[in-house]
Amino acid sequence: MEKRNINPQKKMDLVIHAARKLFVEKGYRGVAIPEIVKESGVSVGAIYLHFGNKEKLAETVYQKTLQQFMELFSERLANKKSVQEKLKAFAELVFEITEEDSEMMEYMLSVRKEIRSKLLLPLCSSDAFTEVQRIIDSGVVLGEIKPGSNLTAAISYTGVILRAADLRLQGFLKQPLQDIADELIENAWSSIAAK
Amino acid sequence: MEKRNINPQKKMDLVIHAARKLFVEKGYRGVAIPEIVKESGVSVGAIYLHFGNKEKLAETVYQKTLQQFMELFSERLANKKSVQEKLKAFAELVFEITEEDSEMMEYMLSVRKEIRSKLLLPLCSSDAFTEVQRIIDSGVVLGEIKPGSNLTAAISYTGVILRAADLRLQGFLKQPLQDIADELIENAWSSIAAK
DNA sequence: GTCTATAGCCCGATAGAC
DNA sequence: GTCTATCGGGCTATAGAC
Repeated sequence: MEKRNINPQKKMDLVIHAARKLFVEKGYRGVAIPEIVKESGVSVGAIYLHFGNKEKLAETVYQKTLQQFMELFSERLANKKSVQEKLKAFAELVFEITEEDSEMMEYMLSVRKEIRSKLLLPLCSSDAFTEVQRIIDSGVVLGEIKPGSNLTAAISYTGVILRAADLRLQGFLKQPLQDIADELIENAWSSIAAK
Repeated sequence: MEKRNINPQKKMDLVIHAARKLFVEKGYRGVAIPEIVKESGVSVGAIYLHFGNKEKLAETVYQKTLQQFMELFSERLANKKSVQEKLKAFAELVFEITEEDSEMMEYMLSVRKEIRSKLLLPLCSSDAFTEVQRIIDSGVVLGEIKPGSNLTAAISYTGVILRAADLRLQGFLKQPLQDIADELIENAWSSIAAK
């Protein structure tokens, strides 16, 4: 595959996408650069010129993915008013990504500290999850969510939603998440709602 | 370290324990046999004689860990009568292991399909988790748990509990899980209880 | 800027002494 | 049964032509 004449940024996007796909399948250390070359059609030299080394490529994959999630989440939050609606928007986004871009969700759930880099924070301290925490904090103030540890509430709500996504991706759930989304979102809300 | 004269079974337990510790830290592919040799004090030759190859060692680590969890869970279930009590026993066991043998819980949460073996099922389809499913099924029949998809209920309850364990292990929760256990268990139950 | 070819390293698995 | 030494293979990263 000859990619000499296409936009360099597009080429690196191909590399990032190919790398993420392979990282999900085999883990960071299970993926060799020559495989990324084959999957992306971009040569070894070009990859090293732009990313420096394998670890920095992995960091870029991580940053880009979380950024993408955060953008999608922000869009959906824009027209939501109640706390319950905002949390529902989070859940629905997670379910949609799981069904429509399973590679992205699987990456977000499975990325772990295989890389000893400070730039690679765990998913739970990413912007998207501190945003969920903020929404819940406001819900407690407004009396929509029962008082107690706000962190516990965030754990409970996201726990229900993310475990559903995880089990779906592992093939344990045969139906699309949309089929049981209402029930899951109700359960997640019941776990934290004020009486 | 010279281990010539100790019980061979004890030696292999040392290997399994060392391997699990290292797998948690660096992932299956990130761990080299010489590292396991150094950590366990057992030689390369002895490891290959007993386990055959690295992949079979990893399978043994996996099987032994799930078996250990299942034994602990069965013990705790013995004297529990109500559905709510049985599920609470599951939650408390998860929290205790997280605090007292974090390596074991981290392994259970992080082990993934890095190894292409059919023997290594995902955690969610292990005996321990089908047991939780059975408990919930009986709770629905008894009217203690709200009707609907029983699988959804199992996802919800275990989701809350396992996410708490996960965030604790990632260092996101500064306090021991026991400090917020009551609240978490109440939230998990609220998500599935009949009204 | 982009490519191919390869240096240098480390790993899994085995051979063979004890 | 257990050890150490080593082989063959595959990896990351770089050198150098275009």
